[in-house]
Formats: sequence, structure tokens, C-alpha cells
Amino acid sequence: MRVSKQVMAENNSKIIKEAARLFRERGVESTSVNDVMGAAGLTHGGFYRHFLSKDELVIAAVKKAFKESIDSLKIDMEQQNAKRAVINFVQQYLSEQHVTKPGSGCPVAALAAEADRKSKVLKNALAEGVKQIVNLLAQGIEGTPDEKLEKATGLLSVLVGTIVLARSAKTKQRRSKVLSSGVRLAELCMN
Amino acid sequence: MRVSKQVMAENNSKIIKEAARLFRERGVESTSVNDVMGAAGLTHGGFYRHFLSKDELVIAAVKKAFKESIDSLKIDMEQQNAKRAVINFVQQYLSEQHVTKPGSGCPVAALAAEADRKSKVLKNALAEGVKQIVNLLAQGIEGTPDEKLEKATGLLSVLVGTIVLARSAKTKQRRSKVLSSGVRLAELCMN
DNA sequence: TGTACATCAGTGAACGCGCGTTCACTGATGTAC
DNA sequence: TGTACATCAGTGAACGCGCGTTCACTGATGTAC
Repeated sequence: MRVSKQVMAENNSKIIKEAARLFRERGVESTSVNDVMGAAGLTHGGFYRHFLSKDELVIAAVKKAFKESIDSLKIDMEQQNAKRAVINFVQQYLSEQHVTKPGSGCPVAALAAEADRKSKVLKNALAEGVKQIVNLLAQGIEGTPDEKLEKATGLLSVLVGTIVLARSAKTKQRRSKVLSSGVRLAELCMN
Repeated sequence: MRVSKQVMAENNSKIIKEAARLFRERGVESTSVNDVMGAAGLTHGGFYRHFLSKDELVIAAVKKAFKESIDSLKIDMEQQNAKRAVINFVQQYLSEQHVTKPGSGCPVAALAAEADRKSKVLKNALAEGVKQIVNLLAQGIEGTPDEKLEKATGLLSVLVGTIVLARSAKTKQRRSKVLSSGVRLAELCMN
């Protein structure tokens, strides 16, 4: 039956939140509309009162996933100096937790490969998020404006590559080695 | 109708070859058994004379994809000095061509995210390929055995991350910037 | 080497299944008076 | 503020579709003599 505007808005947030988690955990194609609605405590039929299509949900979920990272990085940058904030970001990014919990992690590492093959709109959402993160990271890096951007781009490449490689590792030992070599490289990137 | 052993062997190779290309181009889930068989000039029904399941084909295709890269790198290392071979490998890896033609490119960059969620067997095939490539790259890098492996691991992280990020770029300019920052980083890794 | 027959690679229809999406229906919500 | 009614968020059955897989069939291949 009909629910109040407020409940509907809450349901909408829940759907996007669960989608952002499930898409990163299992991939977009392996997550059905039914999976997402079930995780949000609803049934699949009502989905189309919220979104025109699954594709639209994917966009919303990717934007939400980026917003989480970006907002917390922004707040960190305002509360302390930018360089420290970036160092903290890198440390969290290159952690065991991030490797084993993609559901709350970086959408680039989890979804870029899939996005490359999907709709142009999704690719745009990905590219937009990357741009914003690179711009933020650049603020915590030394150099001329051009150098900052180049270094930030390199840093993000290292971060993404390290997580992707660490996730492909079979043993915990191997994973740790991949992560620690990533940490060393990330430090190189920032100077 | 029945075909000769030789023709059957050729068909088997064709199936694996087309699968290795299509899986990297479109992803494993977005490529159907029918797509692969069609690309190999056959019909879908005959597929199960060659493989027990689609999963088995995925393993074979990933192994084939790695073998291509690894064999050509090995040959290069034998024909000239190892360091030069690694430099060439990096140059080819971080090229426009590799970004735009995933079908003949690195299986890690194309499939690692998807493999992380799929069967353990596929993950193992990926991890095995990564191990072999890291070992080869280490031979072309200076340092103690431990340093060589750590540097090679870092180098591969940079390579994979750079390609993933470059593929997510919207414009050719942006793609070039990502690639050139990757080249600079790769050079840092090797020393 | 030639013949008779069993084998089996490849074909295309058919299977059950889960997917994204649609729809008639329900009943609480929101609104007009 | 109370009432009567239109709205519409959510439900669950149903839709067409493509998927991985199975199967009866075909006829060239491979083999036993």
C-alpha cells in the first residue's frame, strides 16, 4: 500500500545505498534488481516507482559511492592540512580492510573494468568521480598546478592498481606484500 | 557431422582464442557461449564436446591470454638483455593501443575485478598468471632477490592501475595524461 | 588396400531458469471541501 | 477539524527474452577385419 513521502524518501535512500554496496561487492551484472530491493527490505515490483530502469539505479549508486569517499576526504582536508588528509586517505585506501570489503570501497577499483563496456552514461559517472578525486588529491601534493595534477593522477593509478592486484592475490601474505609495495610507491608519488 | 581429429583440434584452439578475446573485450558475463562459438564459426550445441562447462572455458581462455604475454616476454628476454625486454614490455603495456584494444591486452586489467567475485578456480588462474609475470619482470630489475620481487610487484600495480584508469578516461587528452604519468612512475619503479 | 560398421563432432530444437520490466490490484496517504 | 475521495507506493503474478545446458539426430571419420 501507499507509504508517506518521508518513508518513500527513506526507501529511496536505502535502495541506492544497498545498490552501491552490492554493485561493488558482486558487480553490476551479477546483482539483480530483486537482490537490491530485497536488501532494502522491499519487493521487486515497486522498483519502478523509484527508477526508470536498472541503468538509472547504477548511475545513482556510482554517484553515491563516489560521494562517500569524496565528502569524507573533503571534511578531512578542511579539518587539518591537505597533505595530512591525503596521507590518511592513502593509508585507508591501501588497507587490508579495503581489499576484503569492496562493498564500502573505491568504485573505480571495483567497477571501472565493467563500466568500460557498459553504457556511456555510466562511464561518464565514473570519469566524473575520478576527476573530482584527482582534483582533491592534487591539493595535498607539492608542485606547480600541472605537477600536482600529474602526481595526483599517478597516485590514483597506484592506488587502484594496488587494490586490484591485492584482490587477485590468493594468500594473505601475498596480499600484504602487494599492499606494502603500493604504500612505498604512493609515498614516491606524493613528492 | 563428425570432423577429423585435426579439424577438431583446430576448432578447439579457435574457441579458446575467440573466448580469450571476447572475455577481455566484453567481460565474461556479457559474453555467451553462443557468442564464442559464433566467433569461432561454429554453432552453440557443439560446445560441450570441447568443454564440460562455460567455467572451464573461462579458465582455458585466461590461461591462453596470460600465455601470450608471458611467452612473448620470455622470448624477448632471451633475445636481448632482460632489462631491455622489461622496458619494451612496459612501453607496449602503457600504449594507446593497449587502452583501446583490451581484447588482445592484459587479462589482469580486464578481468581481475570480475574474477574476484567468481569461482575460486578462475581466481587461481589469475593469481598464477600474475605470479609468473611478476617473476619475469623481476629478472629485468636491479636489486637483491627480495627487492627485485617487491619492485616487480609495484611495477605491475602501476601498469594495471594506469590502464584501468586510462580506460575510464572520457577524452583522448585525459587518456594520454594518465598514460604519461604511468610511464614516469614505471621508470621510478624499475630503479 | 578395401569394406562394413561403430564412433562421435557438429547441428539446431528444446529445457528450465533468472533476468528486467509490466501490470492489475490494495489500501494508506494526501487533499479538497 | 472532520469527511469523502483521488492518488500512488508497494505487492506479487505474469511477460518476453537470453542464458547455460541437454538431446536426438546426421553423416564423415576412424577402425576392425
